[in-house]
Amino acid sequence: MIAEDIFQQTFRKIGLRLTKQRKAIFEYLLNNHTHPTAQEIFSNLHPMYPELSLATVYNTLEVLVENSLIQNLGSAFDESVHYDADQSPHINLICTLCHKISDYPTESINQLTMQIRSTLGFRVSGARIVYYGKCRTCLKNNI
Amino acid sequence: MIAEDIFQQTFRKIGLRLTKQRKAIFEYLLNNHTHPTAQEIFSNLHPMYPELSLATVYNTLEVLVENSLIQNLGSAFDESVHYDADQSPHINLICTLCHKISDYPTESINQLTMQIRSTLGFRVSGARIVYYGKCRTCLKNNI
DNA sequence: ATTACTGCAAAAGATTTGCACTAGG
DNA sequence: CCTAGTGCAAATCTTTTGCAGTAAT
Repeated sequence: MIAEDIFQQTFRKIGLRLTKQRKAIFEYLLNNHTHPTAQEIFSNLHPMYPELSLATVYNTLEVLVENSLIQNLGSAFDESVHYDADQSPHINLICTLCHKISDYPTESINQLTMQIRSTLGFRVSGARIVYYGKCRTCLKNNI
Repeated sequence: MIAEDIFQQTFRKIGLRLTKQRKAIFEYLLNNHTHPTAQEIFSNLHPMYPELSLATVYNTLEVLVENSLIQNLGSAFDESVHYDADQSPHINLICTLCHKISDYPTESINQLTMQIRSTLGFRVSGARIVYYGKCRTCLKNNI
């Protein structure tokens, strides 16, 4: 299968074995842009992979981050670390009424990132930019 | 004392009793821009206030955040939540090597905020902007 | 065949909680 | 006084770790 080859190549390139678990976790992050925590990933995959353990989820996430295949978004609002396969810095908008998280890609961030790099000599490896407030839909519906 | 009155007023306004502990913790955050964790605050205040407990530090920080007197900055990739009394919008730069958090105030944020407001119709009530990577000092020292 | 990876269960840390006691208003 | 706030210790929750067994190459 072609899809298998892509995973194989990606993992082989960085000297990692392609296990069912790693494939499942990485695939999950590629297909879901919900910024899940380790626990959420585990809960979602467990029905399909009953043999998967939470410790493996943590191990795998660490390995994927180390090899820059995914991003660690840190824990901004709850006490858990969130992960994302989307590597480009983008804005998360959290609506405090409907609790939906939406993404907002914009050029401004690249400018800001470059500014930080050049002005401060800080080597940026990631960013979490979260705005919270009330989304257009909730405002319109006067919730 | 005048200074006492300011604390009294601030706390009374939001219906909180001014205890020695709360005053000490809030004062500590106002005077130190080191973005400390609960543990760090406790360790620093304990010699002067031997009766202070870690649980009270956690309680107090929660109360102060709820009443918007301080900010919860999330973790600095070191498994602990950091706090800051600086309420003005600014960027936090977290070094993943030394775990220090530094501030970077810039006009760009106001532009970004306005852009989100006008383009998306999102009514912004707050923001947390965190960049992480390697700081100049750690890069220089080749840690 | 090797040995990197996994699952499990126990450990380690950070934070929260229940409750009797204390002190601020 | 009255009750919000505190200290303590136990509980909880997230993440890490040690080790024997399993599976990828």
